[in-house]
Amino acid sequence: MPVSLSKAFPKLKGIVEKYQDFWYEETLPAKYTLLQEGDVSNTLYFIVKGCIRLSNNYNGKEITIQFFFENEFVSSFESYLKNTPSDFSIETIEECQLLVIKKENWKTIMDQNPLFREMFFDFTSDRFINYIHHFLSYIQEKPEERYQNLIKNKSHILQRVPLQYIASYLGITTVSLSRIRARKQPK
Amino acid sequence: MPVSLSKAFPKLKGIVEKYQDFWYEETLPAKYTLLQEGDVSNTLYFIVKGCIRLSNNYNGKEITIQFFFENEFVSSFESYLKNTPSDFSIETIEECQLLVIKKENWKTIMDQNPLFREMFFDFTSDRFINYIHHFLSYIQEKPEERYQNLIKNKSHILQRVPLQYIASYLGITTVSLSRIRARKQPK
DNA sequence: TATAAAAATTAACATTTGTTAATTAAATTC
DNA sequence: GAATTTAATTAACAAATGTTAATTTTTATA
Repeated sequence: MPVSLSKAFPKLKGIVEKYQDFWYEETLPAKYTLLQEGDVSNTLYFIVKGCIRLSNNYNGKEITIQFFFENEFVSSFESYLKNTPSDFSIETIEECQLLVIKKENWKTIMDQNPLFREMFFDFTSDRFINYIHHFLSYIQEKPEERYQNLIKNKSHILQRVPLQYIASYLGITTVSLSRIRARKQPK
Repeated sequence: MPVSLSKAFPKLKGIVEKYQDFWYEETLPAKYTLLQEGDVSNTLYFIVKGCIRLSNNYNGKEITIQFFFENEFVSSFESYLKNTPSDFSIETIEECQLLVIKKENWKTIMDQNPLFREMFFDFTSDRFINYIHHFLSYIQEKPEERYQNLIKNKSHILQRVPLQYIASYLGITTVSLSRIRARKQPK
């Protein structure tokens, strides 16, 4: 049991302990693909340490949709919940220490444990709301404003994530991001 | 009980009949605001007849996020579920015939009726997946491609919805939409 | 540590959208 | 049905991003 878990996520800690055999730990190197776009997801990850991105490839262009950090669940949810081919790939950015659970075991816990059900529902609805806000920022703001807001509100992303992923997250090219950075931080 | 409901949504029909007192019907004119951005949503609508849009206002710019038609539930879900001020307004486009249920009654049914719970969960996850795809189209495609795809895949929207709303749905100005239309459908 | 590979920046030009304003078309209402 | 309002289109110019390519910087690794 990772030490950090008990501090960060006491609820989950209890559940992992109770259903010990259902969970396992995994340490994976940077740039490791956890799920390939097009495959059906049957694994749910919880990040103990590290940083992960969820991306989509369209005509050879890879776009990062979301970043995940410590104490977050990661999965391609629509694929995980509906058994459909995933629209997204999931890849580690840094070396990651993960708690892993397979879908069958997850289902068992979901059926048996109202606390976990509640926690998971909270988590997915937060994720949904996250999506909504990210989406709104896309349609409300210009790339440059999105970058400024990233600095203001999500500087942890800027500190840990390579600029190429940030550019695609902002919906622009690395070239354009460089220009914005040069423009707004003179000297 | 609206006649069309039994055909289109037999599941819901049973539930509406069983919990008759919880639901009421409403007929509202075009351009009627069902929910004002900033207010907390406590109403869930089901469209029997008509067409509704969900929008967001940012610095005076109104952006349409989604359209809803017959046999769909409509609400500002994050507000409805979390009791937070809504990021969106909800407004009729045409005259609408609606089935309405207030949150307290909705909660009662959710608690008592697994069938409704399942139906509602299916509905919200479909809505989530919808969002994801709409979002992906935003970051993958140019406005012009989005318009072409709208013609190809969602022509019912084009037929029923004024172009100003479609422009904002595509993330562009009406001027730009006019240009695209002039460009791609010569003569 | 030197070498190679990958990432980030800069430059020049093309393309597209935004903006403002004028014009035409369509819908509303008195 | 005439008058008024709203919606859609067109035009001209400004502004921002995309594209391609070259250059510099950083990171990885032999």
